[in-house]
Amino acid sequence: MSAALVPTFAALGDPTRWEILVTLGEEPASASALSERLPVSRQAIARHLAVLHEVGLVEPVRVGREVRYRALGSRLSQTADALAAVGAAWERRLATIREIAEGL
Amino acid sequence: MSAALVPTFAALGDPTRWEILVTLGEEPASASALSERLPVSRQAIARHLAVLHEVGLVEPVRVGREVRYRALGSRLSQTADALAAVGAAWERRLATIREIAEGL
DNA sequence: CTGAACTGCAACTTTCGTGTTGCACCACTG
DNA sequence: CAGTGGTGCAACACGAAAGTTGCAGTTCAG
Repeated sequence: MSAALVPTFAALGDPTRWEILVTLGEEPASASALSERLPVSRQAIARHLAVLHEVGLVEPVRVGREVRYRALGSRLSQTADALAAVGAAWERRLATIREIAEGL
Repeated sequence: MSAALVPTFAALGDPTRWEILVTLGEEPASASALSERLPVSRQAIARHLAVLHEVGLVEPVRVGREVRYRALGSRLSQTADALAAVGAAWERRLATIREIAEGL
């Protein structure tokens, strides 16, 4: 469960990939279209899209001879929920430790 | 705002760093103590802790001659909220596009 | 005061990721 | 049926990150 989060964070941790995601969040686009907006080659973007697809943050849709990608907000929200759960667990744990410390 | 998220994701994207965080989430510990639990040298862990501290996911606490680190769940929850907001925006955007498409 | 434990800094190696260029293949257009 | 625009794969270069070892500096214990 939480172990599967790491590759997702690694995918989100690259600035170029984040820009791609933000752009796709506004409107679905192909790798070629993205390469005209961003200062990177099409092949580099295609590779980024493959990484994003592996962790389920993006989905390819064939439209004629081009492949458009759209950002999956649901997957992002799901990741956010998992993160929030972990954060809450840490805070709870810390609160318990404090109670024990005060009890001494 | 969201741009500052990227370094945080990069920090969370490393498996070793994630293990460190999980361990600290259970109980605060020093770099030396962590190096005995994890299969990495103390210096490597110290460097990871510095990275985690830079993005505010961890906090150092001096206890005598040792420096213990504790995981900050609040920072994690904050990141989760920002993520959820972005995900919701994408879904909303996509819903709008669909409405327009249906309207044609 | 001697020693042990913990931390911090530095140099070095090695692996991995990002980005590039080049070429081949496929699908739509005229 | 050419030709163009889009995609995919492969090889290569470069820089950053992760890990290691070694050494110096501190602070607590005996």
